[in-house]
Amino acid sequence: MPRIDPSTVRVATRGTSRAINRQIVLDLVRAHQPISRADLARAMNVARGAVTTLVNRLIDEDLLVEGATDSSTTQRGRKPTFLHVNASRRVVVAVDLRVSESYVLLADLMGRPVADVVAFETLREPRALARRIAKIIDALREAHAPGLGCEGVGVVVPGMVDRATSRVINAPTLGWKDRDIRTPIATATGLPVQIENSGRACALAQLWAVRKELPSRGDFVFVSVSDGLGVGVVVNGEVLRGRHNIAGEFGHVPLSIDGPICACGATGCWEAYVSNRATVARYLRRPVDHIAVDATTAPVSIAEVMAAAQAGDARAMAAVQTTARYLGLGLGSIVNALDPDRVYIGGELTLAWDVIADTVRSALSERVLTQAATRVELLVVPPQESPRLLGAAALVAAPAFSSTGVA
Amino acid sequence: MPRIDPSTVRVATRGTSRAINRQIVLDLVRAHQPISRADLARAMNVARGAVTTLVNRLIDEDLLVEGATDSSTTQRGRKPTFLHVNASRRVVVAVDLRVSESYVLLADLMGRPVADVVAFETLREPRALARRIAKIIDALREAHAPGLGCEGVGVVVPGMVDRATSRVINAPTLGWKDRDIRTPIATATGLPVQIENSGRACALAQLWAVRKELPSRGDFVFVSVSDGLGVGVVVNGEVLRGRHNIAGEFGHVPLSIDGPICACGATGCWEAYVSNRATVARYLRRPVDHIAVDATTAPVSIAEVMAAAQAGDARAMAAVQTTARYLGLGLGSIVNALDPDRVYIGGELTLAWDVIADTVRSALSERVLTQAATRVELLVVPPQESPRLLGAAALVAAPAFSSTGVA
DNA sequence: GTAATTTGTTACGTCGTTGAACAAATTGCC
DNA sequence: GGCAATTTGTTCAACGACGTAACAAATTAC
Repeated sequence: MPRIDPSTVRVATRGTSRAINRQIVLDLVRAHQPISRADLARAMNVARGAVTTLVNRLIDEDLLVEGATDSSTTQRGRKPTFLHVNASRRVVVAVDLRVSESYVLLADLMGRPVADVVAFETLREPRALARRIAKIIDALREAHAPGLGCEGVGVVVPGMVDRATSRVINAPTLGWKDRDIRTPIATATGLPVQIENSGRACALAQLWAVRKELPSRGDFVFVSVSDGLGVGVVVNGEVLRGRHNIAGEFGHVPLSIDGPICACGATGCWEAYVSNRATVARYLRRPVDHIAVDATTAPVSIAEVMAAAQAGDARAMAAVQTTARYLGLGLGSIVNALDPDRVYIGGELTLAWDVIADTVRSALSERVLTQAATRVELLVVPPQESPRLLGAAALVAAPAFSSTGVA
Repeated sequence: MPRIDPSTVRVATRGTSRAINRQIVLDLVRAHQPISRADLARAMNVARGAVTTLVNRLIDEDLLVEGATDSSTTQRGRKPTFLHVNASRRVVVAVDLRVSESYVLLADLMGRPVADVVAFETLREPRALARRIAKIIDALREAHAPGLGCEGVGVVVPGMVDRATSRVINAPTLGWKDRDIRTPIATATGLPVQIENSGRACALAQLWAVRKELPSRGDFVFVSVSDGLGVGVVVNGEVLRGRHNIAGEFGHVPLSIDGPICACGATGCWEAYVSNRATVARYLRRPVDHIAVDATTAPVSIAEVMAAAQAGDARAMAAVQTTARYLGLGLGSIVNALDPDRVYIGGELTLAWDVIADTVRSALSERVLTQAATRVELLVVPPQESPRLLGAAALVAAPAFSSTGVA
């Protein structure tokens, strides 16, 4: 009897090479489409014959499609046949659950929208919420994707999600503790449903995004500043999940353990200093608990404060700069802890990024240990790009492109 | 011309399966030796014939050796032939550089000591230090490993190390900034030299350690509390390095940005609350800067404070409990940020672990977000196991068992 | 002493990449 | 218009490596 658990060891079998290279082809086509078989062979440094076999099998599986031949190239010789991901064979649904208003997006398998975003009031009761979502999905599919299959529904929530059960463990801003929202949505829609924390989903979307410019190497972090503070960490090309799928909760790393009370119950969490609610409270010079959690139903919304700061209003500027400073200090903790290549920053705060960028970076420099690390790339993702919805779409679309268990 | 950099893509070639499985065999033998070919085949779920080929090739390469047949087993049938790592073909040297006293250990390729630890006074001048180390190494090799080759020298330092150049970027307790200590040691000894931060090296040693009991799955963190605070993070079976090889500096994540000044220049770093120096200062009721950096040349050493606390001395107990509480609060940040499976804790503080364990865990619970996460495993590594020296040894020994660039 | 059992080796089949040859398609040039 | 050059995509034999199964070796049970 073996003392070693065979399930923990993954050996290479006869089919492993094929599986690895199949995945690489799929990823390359997705990231660089349109692309020809010959280009793939060059990029992968394998014989063209191998690429032919791989590609034709993927075409048989309906994952890739051939497009037109390249008419633009000026070099002589036979024109290459372009390959594309077959993104329109199915659709995916992205749902962004937020405190007062939530959003639904219908997208193709590349995560590209196929219809406008639909907003609806967030219902706290899971069954009613699920019915509402299902109705919207049905209408969207009938209008914009009649007859097309649906890969599934990706839902992002501002809170922690248990990986094993997909239950929402704790979403303080929504008031949910240990709720199952997956089953209601799955039964109401009849579709597979993935639930994930919004920060991690945003990180996944960035990881998975098609970026022609960058080879997108290196570790990175996504910091989403909104009602709460969502953080997703990508290490070695994978989203960090941790033992209980709650890795990345930098929002509850303290700036000062003697600081203000946070929604999580602890004191001085970073989130308590930089959430939209904190910024609006600063602007209104009121205690935080007098401000609505989502900082929109308050007399002033976070968007208005950012606009005012942008326009030069001194009071708004002071509030925003204070938040910016705390944001930078907390980013320092992330940089010290993880030393990432780059940090993406999302949320309404980015609407006035040009007036706060210097404050953020100088606060960051105060706490970071080396000169090199202070020069970490800070990349802004504006709300218009709806990073959370893209993350929700990626939750469902990304697995559709990954063979089971390879790399 | 391909738009994709081929160097970033690693495809599977004809030899990839073999390379992967070769590495798995080597790792399994190292971790579970002695082990037979048949056991390997069962553990890996591959045919015995494949294992025969792999093992015999490794024996030809002198990496594995056959041992005796197992005479203990009671089952009937042919007795298995044991396989061992050929650990004695070469030796490795481990060096632990600390503030006042440093240590050298001669070990075999499994990281097992082959001679007693040699202590020497730390010299700050790199050349003199290198000469001193070289002399000790020569004596050790002549006495305990005559005629044997040496794989290299692993050096751990309490500070940040640049990966590309192996320069010590910043070791505040040693007073080193941007120093090259690798070249002097390499030229003085004529051996390959690896420099690494002590926290990361400790994590590597734990990752690489032979643990019959555990399959050692999951992510973990090593926290080494001494003059400073060294932290190493292991994610997905790899030590987290980050862009500049300075990932894991949780010691400089703040507990309170309004707290005491830290050696790094910032305020309220976790390290400033829990270093040995801070504990001794608390015991003596003196300002921290009146205490020697290494907390040994002071009127009272950290070991004495721990012993006094263990013995029931109220003043020592109070100081140690305060440190324990801060330790737990900081561990909370690590657990929130990374959600690891387990946390190893090293340093003199562990000498009184039984009296501080409850304090540490309850402080941890104050900040951690879920019940499940509060139950993270805390594993103590006592100073007698010299984790830093094992880490230094692993720096050189571990690469000797990894094929170039696989997994 | 023979049957049963386990280990380690060997031979053959299958899968997948390598490399080269070949057909197809297109441009440049006379 | 026609031929050479060039690039793309396919096909096929060769090689490497795992899977299966049969076999020899070694040991215990009965």
